[in-house]
Amino acid sequence: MRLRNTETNAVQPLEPQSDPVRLYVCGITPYDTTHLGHAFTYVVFDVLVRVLRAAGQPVRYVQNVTDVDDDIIRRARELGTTWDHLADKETTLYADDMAALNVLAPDVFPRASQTIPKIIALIVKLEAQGHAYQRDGNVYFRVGSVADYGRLSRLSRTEMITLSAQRGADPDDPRKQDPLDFVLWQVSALGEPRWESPWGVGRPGWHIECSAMALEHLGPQVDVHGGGSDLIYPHHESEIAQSESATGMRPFARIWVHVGMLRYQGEKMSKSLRNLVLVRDLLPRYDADSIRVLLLRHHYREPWEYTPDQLDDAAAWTARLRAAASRTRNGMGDSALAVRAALEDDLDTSGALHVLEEAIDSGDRDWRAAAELLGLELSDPRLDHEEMKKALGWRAPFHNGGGS
RNA sequence: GGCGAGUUAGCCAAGUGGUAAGGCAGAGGUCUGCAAAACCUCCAUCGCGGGUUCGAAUCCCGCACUCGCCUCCA
Repeated sequence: MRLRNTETNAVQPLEPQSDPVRLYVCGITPYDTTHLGHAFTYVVFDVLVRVLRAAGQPVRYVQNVTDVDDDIIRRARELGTTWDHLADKETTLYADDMAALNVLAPDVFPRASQTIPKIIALIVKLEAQGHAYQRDGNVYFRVGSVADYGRLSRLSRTEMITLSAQRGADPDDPRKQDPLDFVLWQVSALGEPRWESPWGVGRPGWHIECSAMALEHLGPQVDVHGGGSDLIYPHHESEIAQSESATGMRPFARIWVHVGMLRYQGEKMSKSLRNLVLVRDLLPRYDADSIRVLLLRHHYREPWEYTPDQLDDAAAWTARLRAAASRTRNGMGDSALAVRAALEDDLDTSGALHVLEEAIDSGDRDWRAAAELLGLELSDPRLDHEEMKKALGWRAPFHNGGGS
């Protein structure tokens, strides 16, 4: 497997190893999911996991849920509910949507709210090392304490400061020593989630939870760290600073994989713009295979624009593939090997689909295993939804009081 | 302003040095009582200008335009 590393901008080999590949993917902030952009990101990593495992490479896949967050608090207030109820509900919906898209569950699916002790311990450590400082119950990461903050996004420190000042970001916060310093821990306002800490009652900042969960579940270094390209700065930049400072080991991630943004109606599909196409609105009309084909027709690094007719197009193509699938045999024929080769070349999914298309045309029948690499079912017998979820490993982990 | 991605037929889209996959739409045809379906055929010289090369959509330089990120967002 070869993958493009955002940090080095080079295609880098992910060599086979006896230990599991440590994969960490930034998950959702559960207050408004799952739109097609989310699906794109997680289907891409699903294919990565499938290809690695099919090659006999064990994988330990961690995907977090950032369920303590300003947006959740705000949205819960708007809806007249509590942050934890909203997060639970949305996380379950997300897991349902992923299962419906035939996305394998991660091995560990940790929530920020259940990682608070680890987060606090990490901040304590950073503070003791001089990488963080406390002011009035808030704790900030001292960006000046690391030499190369900005190396992932390739923004120079000067540029970041200039930008930060231009946007009037936080130079007003007199507690910060540097405008770029970011929050590790903050005082909770009334009605916000709160935990006891050495700095008083508060809640974690945005970036620290990912460092804490990655370190807890995968150790001081990960092989592949993924997420949407909108997370490069500041989120992943800050994760690097926190994690490498705490462990003294670098690089924190050997390969950074970032998935391109999906546009809709001319703009980035995003929760704040409300131009969302939700997976659960598509599923009554399109099967999972068709939706996956739509997504996988695009290379993961490419930003692209969704239009409904593309989905119809993908559905028509998928129908042809399904018709041909009934005549396939299980096995790794030339076509299946070509699909695998395409996927191992920086996840060239559109190339892989092209191989399948040629297989159909030429009458090749030995490509069934290749469809599985892409997570395409291509069969009619649909499992009952709950069975499907169980089979894929999504077990509705967030229901304390029973229910689905 | 910085960084990054992109520009291939009406639309979507593949294609990293040897004279442009595929799909949708469209046109014509086979079949059919008519229609549908199915199948067959037709339909582009690759944003613009230079350069390298025997040869470039593919490499290099410049330009134009589109889009994304820049502490809300996969």
